[in-house]
Amino acid sequence: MSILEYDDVMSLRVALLGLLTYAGPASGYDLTKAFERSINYVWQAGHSQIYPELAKMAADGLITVEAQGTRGRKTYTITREGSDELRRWLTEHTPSGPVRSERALQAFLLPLLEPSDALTVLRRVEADATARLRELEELFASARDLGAEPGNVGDFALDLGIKNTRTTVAWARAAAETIEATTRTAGDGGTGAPSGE
Amino acid sequence: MSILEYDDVMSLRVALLGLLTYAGPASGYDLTKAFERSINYVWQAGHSQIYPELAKMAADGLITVEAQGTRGRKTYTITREGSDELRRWLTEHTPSGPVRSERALQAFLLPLLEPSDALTVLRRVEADATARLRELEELFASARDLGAEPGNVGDFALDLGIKNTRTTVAWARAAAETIEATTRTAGDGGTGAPSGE
DNA sequence: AGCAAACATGTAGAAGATGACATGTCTAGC
DNA sequence: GCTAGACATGTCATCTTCTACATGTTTGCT
Repeated sequence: MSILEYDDVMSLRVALLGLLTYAGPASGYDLTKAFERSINYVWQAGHSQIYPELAKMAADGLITVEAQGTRGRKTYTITREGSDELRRWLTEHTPSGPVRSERALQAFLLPLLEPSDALTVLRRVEADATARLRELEELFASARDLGAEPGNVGDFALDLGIKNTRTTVAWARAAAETIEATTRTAGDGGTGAPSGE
Repeated sequence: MSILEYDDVMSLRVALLGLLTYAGPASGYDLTKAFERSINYVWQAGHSQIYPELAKMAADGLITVEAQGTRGRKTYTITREGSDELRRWLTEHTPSGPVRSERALQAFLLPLLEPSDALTVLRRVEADATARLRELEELFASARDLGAEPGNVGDFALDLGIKNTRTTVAWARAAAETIEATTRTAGDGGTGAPSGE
């Protein structure tokens, strides 16, 4: 009765509730580290955002401070209310949130460049995505090596990340081919507006 | 000198410079409409964000007010400096910006749900992505019908959007199969933490 | 003449995110 | 005994974005 409206964002809240569910009681410090290691591919937050949010969540009854350890350490535990909230978000919230992608913005504006410049950009995109793909596939392989079975937290996200990165590589190649074809036919092509006049 | 540092974000600036390059001189009102129609799939901004940004860009010399029309209309034109800035961003800036995706966050936390709930979520994801795919493919088809050749502003982004959406559909199907397989083998599976205790 | 709809531009306040600043504790090694 | 590094928590200023408020003009229809 109060927190039950999440037409608004609250993704950070959900991410923290998820980590607390998966990894058990943890401090703000632990959660910050966990963010860096795991959820970082999907959502980013620094400690300066996490600490205040934890305080608010505690005030809202979604988590409680179970223990105060040494060095001022506060160990948070998820409450029943917090679990319900997380479950509700996962099952009922349709992710509609703004899809803001610098990559896609660059893709959008690519035809404004001269073909040769556009090709340079696309080659860099392809190289970056290929490197990232290797990175993600290593993560995937090391998870399998440790004998973990698929279905752990992060596994589906990792799969999604790998598939999306492969798509980016394929896109960059196709776009480069299109531009090369255009150049061959038109001799010039491209609007070239922002290039040297 | 001075504006040449874009380690910071400035994606909105770039988007506006791109639209001014592509569509020629335009007012804040025009640009707001153009955002809704075209770039919206890639970056969102309302007039309350666009007007102040245009004022700052004019102050920075990236654009100028060419004409003051009726109804207080201001028509902005991109300057040489603005063109250079756009070109520099497109060719030199590596999109590293935060990749925050609610969809991926949901994917990340999916294993926390009971298998049956997870399957419900995945079916909804698949349905949403399929609908969106149809939408994008219609956009693509209508662009072709109008006799436009590939290589216009937005075309590469549209292709990227279509490919990414197809990937999402494929991912949702694969994830659902994984969960179904787990359920069959384990009888229970899933940590089910946030479900009814 | 009156009115609605589109044209057109702004401001204000709240929320989220980022990077820098600030402070202090405990442990392991020298 | 000292000191570096990990542990641990917080605040603050700034920026971006979002929703809502606020204002006024021109056109076209009735």
